[in-house]
Amino acid sequence: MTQENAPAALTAADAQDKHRPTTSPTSATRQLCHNRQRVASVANGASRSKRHVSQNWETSAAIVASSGSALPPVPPAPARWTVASDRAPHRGRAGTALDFPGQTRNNQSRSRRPAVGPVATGEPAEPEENDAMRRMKTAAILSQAPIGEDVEVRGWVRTRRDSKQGFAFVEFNDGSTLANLQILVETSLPGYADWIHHLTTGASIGVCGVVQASPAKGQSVELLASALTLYGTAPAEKYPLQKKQHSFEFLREIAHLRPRTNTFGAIARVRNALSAAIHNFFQSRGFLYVHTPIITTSDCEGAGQMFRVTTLDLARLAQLKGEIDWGEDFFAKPASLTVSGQLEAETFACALGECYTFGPTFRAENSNTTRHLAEFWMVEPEMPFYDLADNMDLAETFIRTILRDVLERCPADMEFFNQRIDKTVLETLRNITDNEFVRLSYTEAVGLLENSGRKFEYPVRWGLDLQSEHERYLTEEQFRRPVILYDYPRAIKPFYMRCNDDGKTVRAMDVLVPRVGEIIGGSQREERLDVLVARMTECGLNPDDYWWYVDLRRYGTVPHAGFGLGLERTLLLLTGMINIRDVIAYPRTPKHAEF
RNA sequence: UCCCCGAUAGCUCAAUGGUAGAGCGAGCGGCUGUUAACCGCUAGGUUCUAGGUUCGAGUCCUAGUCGGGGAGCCA
Repeated sequence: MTQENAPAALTAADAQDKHRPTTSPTSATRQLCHNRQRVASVANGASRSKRHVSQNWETSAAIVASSGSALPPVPPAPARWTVASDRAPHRGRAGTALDFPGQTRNNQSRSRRPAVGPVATGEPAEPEENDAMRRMKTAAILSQAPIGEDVEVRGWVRTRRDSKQGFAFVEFNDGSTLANLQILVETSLPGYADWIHHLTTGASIGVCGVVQASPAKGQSVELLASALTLYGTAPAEKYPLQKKQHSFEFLREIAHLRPRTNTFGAIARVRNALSAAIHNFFQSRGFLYVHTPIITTSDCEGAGQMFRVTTLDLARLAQLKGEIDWGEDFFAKPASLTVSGQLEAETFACALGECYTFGPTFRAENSNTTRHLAEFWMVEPEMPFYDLADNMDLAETFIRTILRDVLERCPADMEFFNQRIDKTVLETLRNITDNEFVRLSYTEAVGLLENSGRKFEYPVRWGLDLQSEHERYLTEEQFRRPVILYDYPRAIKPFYMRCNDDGKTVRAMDVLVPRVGEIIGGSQREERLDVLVARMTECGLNPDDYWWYVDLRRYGTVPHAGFGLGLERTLLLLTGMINIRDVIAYPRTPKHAEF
């Protein structure tokens, strides 16, 4: 925004008049107009209602285009109806199919790229003389409020409210922020009556116009449209998303459309911010980002179902009798999708220092809960010369830092979650970022639970793993904040965890948080060769199968530690969402891999 | 995988074994610098599937499918 364009003293009414486009029929018909109707019809197929759309668009395009071509060239006017048809005359540079009035040089090439369909002419148009329009996202418009500036936005209609006062209000969203941009569409735009009813929930549009102060409550600025392009319609009688709240169960069935809702847009932005915060945390501390393999022939936990990866013909194998010859398979031995990158990450940590992995992980367990996915994302840092205390320190700092970063970066989305999803989520998160975690040994926790006077459904006894109800009691009732439990019985933990001198426990640690439960699992690793080999045998594993992992203890072994953080569980904590299937784009769970 | 609950209009849900209903959404009209708008009218149903009981089943019984909650496995 510039001082010349928008004097601070200008009233809302003044601004509106000053920037109101020329709307007389004469000037309107002078606009060179292009029809994007083919874009719409390509995207929509050929149902009855869609044909209806096409007819209207062709009609309005034909009228305006013929008028425009019959008149002598005029300077670009503020109001122009941009539609493009492959049948419409393309005259001069303004006739280029995707020409928008007033594009800046900076984003010219990008703006002229067709979104869909065959309408591009390949003839890039030169920017016009008084080209002042620039492409902007809603987030920038709302935060910068560039009053008086000509801008262009592209996105989707959320709702429309018609007024008989000569305009309609279009709620517009381009995903850049939770808030919608209110667009004022005046009935004086060419062909208004023919196309306004196509601006329904879900329709994709581009709008050029001037940013102006809004005279009504609800928004500080709005966009007064001077030109509008319809990319694709979304017939209201068919489009599944309505101008109302939908249940998460229903939205899960249309997961390809749910990013268009407030909740799932906010989740996507928070997930993005969380991922960035995770990388920032490690990168700023000198951790190395390591890409560990997705396909593996080792079983990290020595337990748990894995997804088999094979190129063998399963249909043929099913008819054959006898043993499967794995030598015939792609890797010449059984291979699976990884359940953890930890073992591979250890090899890098024991060479290059602190490192971390961040990628998808797969578990073929038949889990049907709100906290389990068959495919999920996990962050696994691994640090040489760290003991369990160092590990717990890092995990605590890590969680508090990434939560704080997301709170800072996504205030609007987080406020939305607090208002509409879980009214306690902000309080819970601040409680986590502002307070130290409780640290409790497993033995202490068992004693505490035994003496709580509380009746649990499952027994509490040293040597048994803690149940969900026990963990929830600790985090939600006893301490009301995250709890790190450590030094678990060795019998209930995997082979790679370092054995304590008591002979009964291992240097494991779980970070438990209210409502979600275990969000981090980690340990100090067993770095002593003889102890590790003995433990593998004890767990029923053949050390020869892990020869490369055991080699780390043969050559220059070091004490080291690490942990794994479930990304989706962190998102549950962050957003207040209940079901883990709603914080990942396309959840994979037993019997479900649609999309 | 186990336990419990559910499936009725596009969505969310009502409906003693006896003619299928509402709100929201949609269409049409009215009103309005509107904003979860408001007011009126209209359309919209193989009551998840397959059997069974009954004069009669959305309702009762059996099996299956799908969804939700809890548990286990774990991140």
